[in-house]
Amino acid sequence: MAEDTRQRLIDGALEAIRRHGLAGTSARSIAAAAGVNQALVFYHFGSVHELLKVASLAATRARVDAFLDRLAAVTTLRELLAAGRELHAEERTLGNVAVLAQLLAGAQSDPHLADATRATLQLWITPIEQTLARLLAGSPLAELLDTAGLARAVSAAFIGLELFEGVDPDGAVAALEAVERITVLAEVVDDLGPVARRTLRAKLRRRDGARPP
Amino acid sequence: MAEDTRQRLIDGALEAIRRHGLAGTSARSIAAAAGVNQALVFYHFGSVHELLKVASLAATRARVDAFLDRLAAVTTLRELLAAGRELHAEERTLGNVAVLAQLLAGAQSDPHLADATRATLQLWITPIEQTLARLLAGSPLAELLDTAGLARAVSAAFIGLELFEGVDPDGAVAALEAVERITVLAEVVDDLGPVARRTLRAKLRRRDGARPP
DNA sequence: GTCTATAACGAGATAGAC
DNA sequence: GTCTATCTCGTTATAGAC
Repeated sequence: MAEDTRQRLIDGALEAIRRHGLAGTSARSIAAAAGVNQALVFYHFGSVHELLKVASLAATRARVDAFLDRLAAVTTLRELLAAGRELHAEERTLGNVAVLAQLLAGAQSDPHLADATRATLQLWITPIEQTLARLLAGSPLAELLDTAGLARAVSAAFIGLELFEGVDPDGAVAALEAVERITVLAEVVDDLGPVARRTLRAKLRRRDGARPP
Repeated sequence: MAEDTRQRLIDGALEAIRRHGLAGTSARSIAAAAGVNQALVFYHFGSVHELLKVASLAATRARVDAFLDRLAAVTTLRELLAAGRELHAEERTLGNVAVLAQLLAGAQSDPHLADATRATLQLWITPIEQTLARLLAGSPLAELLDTAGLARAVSAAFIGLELFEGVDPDGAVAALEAVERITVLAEVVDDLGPVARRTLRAKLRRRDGARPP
């Protein structure tokens, strides 16, 4: 079946990247993982490159969709980070962020792959940004933090951590713990009374005086 | 001259990674960038892999050394982040963190390269950790934040941002701005009076009750 | 749609002239 | 130490049988 083979090739491509990295991913290694003939990569997708783009978009779409419900249920920054940790734990076995990281690295010197990778990243960034905006609505933090930039920073940092874990698993765990502790800061500010809020606003005025927003 | 050729190959290797990414870096492309013969890669370093390891360690050592003075002059978290932004700006032209990011991606499926990359990363992590520890000494933040984990998180996030910039330069700038704003949070907590500190400690106790440190 | 066979090429690495 | 020439292998991609 044609559709079946297409799907097997997509799954095979992801499996190959997970196992051998982008460098070790070829039409042959993909076909081997998919259990089909190497020539079918070119029949169905035209090139290895094109298959990788399709596969990364498909895999990320599936993962993001599965994650949207959990994001919708989040009501605090701590819960958001807890969701992030769950995602991290799952990614350790599923490895789709690892695939994204490989493509991101490959995209640095390949404009075509860069377009596809930016689009794939955007699939994560959009819901994260919306969730941040929802959580921060009405909080004194809202006027301090920029949700668009923050969502991108969080996504980039997450990928960096995913790569870091590959070379130093223990260090990555410590890093993740450290990030979690930062959110306690946000909660402290968030929960403090009007005195603290005035202090925060004063700080912001001073800051914005030096460099307008 | 032998030493001269060695150095040219090291520089050529870095140049090749910057220009073509790790995937497009071969003995031939390195030799072309170095202006020497391809066979000399193997004569001087035994393999392309070995040359890459030597080159990344040498380049990072040079960059870290050049950065140590600036880190020593830092006295606040804001200044630390400002130093990070300067580093980021310089890296945009020099591209050594980009090289590190490429190696980190390649290391995911290559244990040998992983060892070298971990060692290279450690060159950044150690001084950052020491700087964080110095800045936070005596602050109420010290008991909240873990400098070892934080230094790793910062390093990983920095590399993630560097990769992100390759596919979305505007988004990366917004992300960096967003991170800077987070440090304002730290300053607020740092500067607040004893009332806020009590609140912070109470939060910590609640947190540590649920999950011991 | 799926296979085998093969063309065309670039890779790592080595032998041997100089 | 540095070069040319070459071996061997894996790669993308295509032609053509089935």
